[in-house]
Amino acid sequence: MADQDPFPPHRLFEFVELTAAERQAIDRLHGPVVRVPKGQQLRRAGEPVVEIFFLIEGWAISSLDLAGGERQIVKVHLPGDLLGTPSMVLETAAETLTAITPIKVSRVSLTAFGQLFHDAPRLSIAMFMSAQQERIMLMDRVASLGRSSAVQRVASFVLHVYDRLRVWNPEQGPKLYLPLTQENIGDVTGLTAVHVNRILRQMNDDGLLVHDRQCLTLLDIPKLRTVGALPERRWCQWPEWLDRKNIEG
Amino acid sequence: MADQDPFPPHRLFEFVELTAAERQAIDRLHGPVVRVPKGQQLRRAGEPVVEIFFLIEGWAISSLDLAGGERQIVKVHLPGDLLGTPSMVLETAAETLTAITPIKVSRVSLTAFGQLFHDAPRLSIAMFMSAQQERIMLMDRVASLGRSSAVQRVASFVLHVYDRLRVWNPEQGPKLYLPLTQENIGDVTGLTAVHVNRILRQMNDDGLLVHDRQCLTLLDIPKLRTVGALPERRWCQWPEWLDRKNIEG
DNA sequence: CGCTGTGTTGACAGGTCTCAATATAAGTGG
DNA sequence: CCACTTATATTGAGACCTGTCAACACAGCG
Repeated sequence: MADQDPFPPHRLFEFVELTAAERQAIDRLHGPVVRVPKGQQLRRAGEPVVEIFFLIEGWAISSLDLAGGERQIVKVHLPGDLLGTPSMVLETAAETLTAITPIKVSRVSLTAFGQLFHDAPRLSIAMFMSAQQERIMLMDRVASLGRSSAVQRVASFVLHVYDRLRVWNPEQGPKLYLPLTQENIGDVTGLTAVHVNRILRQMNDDGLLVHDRQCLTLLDIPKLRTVGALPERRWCQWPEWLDRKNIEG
Repeated sequence: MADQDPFPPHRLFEFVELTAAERQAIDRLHGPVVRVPKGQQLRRAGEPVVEIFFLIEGWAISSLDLAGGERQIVKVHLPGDLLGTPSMVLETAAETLTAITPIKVSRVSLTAFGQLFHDAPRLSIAMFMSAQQERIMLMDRVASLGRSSAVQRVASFVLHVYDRLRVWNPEQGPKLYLPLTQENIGDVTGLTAVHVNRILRQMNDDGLLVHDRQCLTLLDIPKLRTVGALPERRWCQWPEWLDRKNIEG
């Protein structure tokens, strides 16, 4: 690797301005960097949970498999995400982790992760906040899947991705790289690939978006928000109810 | 109140065996106990987040409202639940909290909650673990809503409630109190009340369950699990990867 | 160059929704 | 305790959205 700092900003930075010591504590988490080819699984549902993964580069997904063989993608991961954390509370993993582009990850042992709570208490807060954020995003997905049409689901999903990209890249324009096949989008939105195709065409005709190859262009974001029917979430950075005590790291 | 300890076991107890000091720290959270009549909202989506709630008695729901007016219940709360925590990371609340039976709650200020991280670091871990557990349950809901039929959704939902009740009450039999209307069940499963009615009748005819008034009887739990198509989650209590360091409170 | 994955389109079937009406239960006030 | 109102449950007919199956086009990749 040519670059000296190959790690993208960790999601924890979103809530806490980290000190140098805390950044070091996080860096100590990382095991060796592993390259994983597109399509390969990092971990299968049902396997024991011995480690989690930090996504350095590329896109990955967390998915659940139903007994009937159907697949539901529960999260699309971007660089900076921790993969596999929800299953830490389970005896065997709930989600399958799959690379959908070639990716680079670092393995994080659970013991190293657990030590973080000891080494950097303030990071515990950040991890707690990050988990709550994930809950909000899942709640939005639940609402979208349970109570909206195919067009609405696709609209709210692409906005979800767009909003996540903008958190770390304020320059992010309406044109974005989205390495998901139509089948992937179906697995996210609970639709079949065939119907996703029709919906994308329809949204194209309506001037909402264009999805060509792996390039997605949001043509009319305000209209997409209206269609998606979910409010844009405004995350609070460092709530004052945590600040008062000025908890030490 | 006649009883001296009106509080049900807090969800945090599920992951950490709490010390006396930690129990005290939790008890200090509680503001005065408030009774809320059935149907009343504790907090509406869009309002600023100034407090959360500890559910002492009765049933409540967290729901999201879509722009079109549709409602999706994202969580059915039992006594011992903390209500409203996900929105702690937002400027304005995402979920509306509603009592579906007469309930008793205690108000918990965010500042008091934030202090918990300072007073009892080990509780931070428990709160983190609890949040991951919520993520798993939401992921299961996402999979159920996105990739399964009406019968499957109802099956996995009633099993979800059954499993939650059994955590604190191992004696819990297949007959349980479920104060949800068919419209409520529809708001949980993403179906209309009319269709829920038909599905419940069909499941009754198939010998799966009986739902009369507020009493739900699971007639064939193994068959319900097969139909629901989701695995039963086995929560780990106190993972050894946290135990090694023996983090002090 | 052929193979495989992905995208595209059509016809049809099926599950769920909508609308409507009625029955039953629950709650309220006299 | 009864009369009235409201909420909830139940049932039917029809429409609509999405799924299924099938075939084919196109692109990426060996």
